[in-house]
Amino acid sequence: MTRESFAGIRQLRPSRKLLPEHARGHNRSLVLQTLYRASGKSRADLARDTGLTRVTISDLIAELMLEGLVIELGQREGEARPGKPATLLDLKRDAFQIVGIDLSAFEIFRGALLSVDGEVLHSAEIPLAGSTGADATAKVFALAEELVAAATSPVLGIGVGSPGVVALDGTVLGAPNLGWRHEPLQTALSAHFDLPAVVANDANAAVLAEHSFGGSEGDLMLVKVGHGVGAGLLLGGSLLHGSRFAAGELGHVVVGTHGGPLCVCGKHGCLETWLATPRLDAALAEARSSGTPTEPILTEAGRHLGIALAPVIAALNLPEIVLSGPRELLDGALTDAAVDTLRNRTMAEIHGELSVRMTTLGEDIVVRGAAAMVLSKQLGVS
Amino acid sequence: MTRESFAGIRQLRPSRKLLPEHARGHNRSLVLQTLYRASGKSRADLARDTGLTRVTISDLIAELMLEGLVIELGQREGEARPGKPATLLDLKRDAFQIVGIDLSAFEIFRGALLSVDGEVLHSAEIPLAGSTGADATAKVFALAEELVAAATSPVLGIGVGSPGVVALDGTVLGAPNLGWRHEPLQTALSAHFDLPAVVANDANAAVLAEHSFGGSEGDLMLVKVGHGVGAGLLLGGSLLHGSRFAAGELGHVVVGTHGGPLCVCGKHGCLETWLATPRLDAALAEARSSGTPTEPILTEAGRHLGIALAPVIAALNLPEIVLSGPRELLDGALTDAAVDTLRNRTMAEIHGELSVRMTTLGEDIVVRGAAAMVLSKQLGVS
DNA sequence: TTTGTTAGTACACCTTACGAACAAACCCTA
DNA sequence: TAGGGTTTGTTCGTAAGGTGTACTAACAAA
Repeated sequence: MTRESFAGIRQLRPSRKLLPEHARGHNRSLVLQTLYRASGKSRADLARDTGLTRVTISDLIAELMLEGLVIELGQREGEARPGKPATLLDLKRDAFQIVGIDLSAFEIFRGALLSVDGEVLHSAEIPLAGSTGADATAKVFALAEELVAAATSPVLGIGVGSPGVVALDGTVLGAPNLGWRHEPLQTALSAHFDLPAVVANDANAAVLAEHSFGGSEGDLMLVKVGHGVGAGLLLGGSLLHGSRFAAGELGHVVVGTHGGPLCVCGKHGCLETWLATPRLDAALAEARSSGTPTEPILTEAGRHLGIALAPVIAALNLPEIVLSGPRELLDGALTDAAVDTLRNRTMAEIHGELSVRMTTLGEDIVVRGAAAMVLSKQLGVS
Repeated sequence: MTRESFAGIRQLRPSRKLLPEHARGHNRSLVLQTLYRASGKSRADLARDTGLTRVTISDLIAELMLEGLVIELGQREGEARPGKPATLLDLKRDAFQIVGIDLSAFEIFRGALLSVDGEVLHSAEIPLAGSTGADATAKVFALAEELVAAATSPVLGIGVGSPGVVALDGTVLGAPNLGWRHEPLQTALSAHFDLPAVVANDANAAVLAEHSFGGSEGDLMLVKVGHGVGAGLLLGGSLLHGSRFAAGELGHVVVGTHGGPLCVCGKHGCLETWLATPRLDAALAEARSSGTPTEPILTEAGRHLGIALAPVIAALNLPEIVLSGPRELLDGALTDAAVDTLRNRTMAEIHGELSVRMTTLGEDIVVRGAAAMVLSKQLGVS
């Protein structure tokens, strides 16, 4: 159990010099962010919101208008106030569109063209048909090609949520289902389309979507249940990657002490054996055919989820858990049992303020998260 | 389970304006940090290490020398090299001393005067004698007074590691054993001594000590076993506080599904019931008096620790766990069982690179962590 | 018409970091 | 011993970023 035993990539120490131009970029993003969240603000409003002076705001806005990112909407109307009427501003929200791609669905790659606000403008998908390795990569490029071609405005960038372990530079270090090992997807996409690209883990993309478009605060865990089980963690507003970029890989944690079903990984009682959709569907089908009630199966699954999450929630003091996956499986007895289990296994100070719920973003959560990654990288907006 | 159900303090959104002077402060800390880790560097060396120019480094060094924080050691000798000989620099390590205080021990407050390098120069302690509330606060002040008086150089600040939940501003929101509720210790200490003060949770202080003085990297969990069980989490080099500053409160997570011993909190099978030292000591004493072997008790404790930690380690992709507490209890069968359990309950990709060990800092870990907090706050050094 | 308020801009100034150029101090070589 | 090369650290001037002050523009209320 030494740390040299794994030939992974070491994260770089981020502490570097800070120049005035970095401050400028930060303040620029601050202005964009403020406008992104609430349009129809004046320069003076922005000054009050950001703490920068009106002069600086004017300077930044002039720069952003020159780049075509911000437009003037005209003068504020309605309320009669003394003083010079304010000139309202907004992001030019149709200046760009974003390509978002989800590689985490079963046997299909899904993609969408999205607005800057994260609305899906156009969807596309391509069946995987068992492709792995270079074939799978080719399908990603084909899907991206179609979506880039469908854009009616310049494309701000291409975001991808991929299963497996993804490094900070967008290299898929390992994705067994797709047969990828050390696949430099982000670099390749960026070079091929001559566009900015971001590749990240699917659950990480999903948690960003929930934060950006689902109204969640900055401390949040998103548990994604599908063919496997994974999670994305947002702590203090920023993604947790983990020392080897494998944070959130909860599927193969053993739950309970009774043994449990055999998992593909060779262990017994992994969280996936209780929660992954193929297992759950099979158990439910069998119950239905034999006439036994189905609810205990969902309750048991939820209970195991709760057992696995309790130490994580306590250790991180997490206020919010969001579930993503088939609503008919997750939303109901399963969630109820998870909540109940969490209540029984954590202090009141922890579970008292805990919110556990389904995502409201549905199946688009990963493509929208991919778009959020592009927004964050290109504009500093989230 | 709504988030409004707890009348806690809400963390502020950190996104604020960034001014050139903030950049200056960052670069200043960068220089201090570089010198702190390796003395005997020249201005040109620092320029190479930080990426700043020699001009900027000279400017920053001049400022730091004016403040008495940095001194010139004279010219580099030894190796014969071409060029003008370098003037070596160092932190003036005896310019300041630091007061560190540990409120987490049983029935005693421990404190120390420390050097900038984190060495204990002088120790002091004061028995708690059952004091709580204002009496306990007074004992903290008395201990601080003694240590400040013992200083032979100006005191850089006072650091305190306190049990319980501590807000970012150093207010102890709740510490049952000391009878504190919303105790503004940091503000009070700072005002009374006219010195900078930092108050944080004891386990958080400990994890910072392990990082600063124990040689750990920036991803680390420190589990502190004493009268209770708590943890400090360092993720990506920065402390995790949690949405209500209760991160690391692992003691009252239920472990196992068999019920287990009754805990003071009313639940059965909390981690503390397996691991806290009073329980362990009692169980061991009983085993010894009845002639039964003691090792199974330690093994069982370690197993429960492993069960509780497995989901956390997997979710965070943590590479390192450090244990702090009585070595005779933790170091041996207990740790071995924990490691074994973790190996059986997580993927090889997770536990393969995991290191689990005792701290090397012993009983001084919290006071040294408190000193590290002062260093970090006042000099930006860690 | 006067007064007071708000929005946005012009201008001078401060801070910060940089690049160019240079002197000092050392090595090595002819 | 003289000179070329190298490294260190400083001086000088410049560019970028942000602020404070003072100004104009535009409005409401009296």
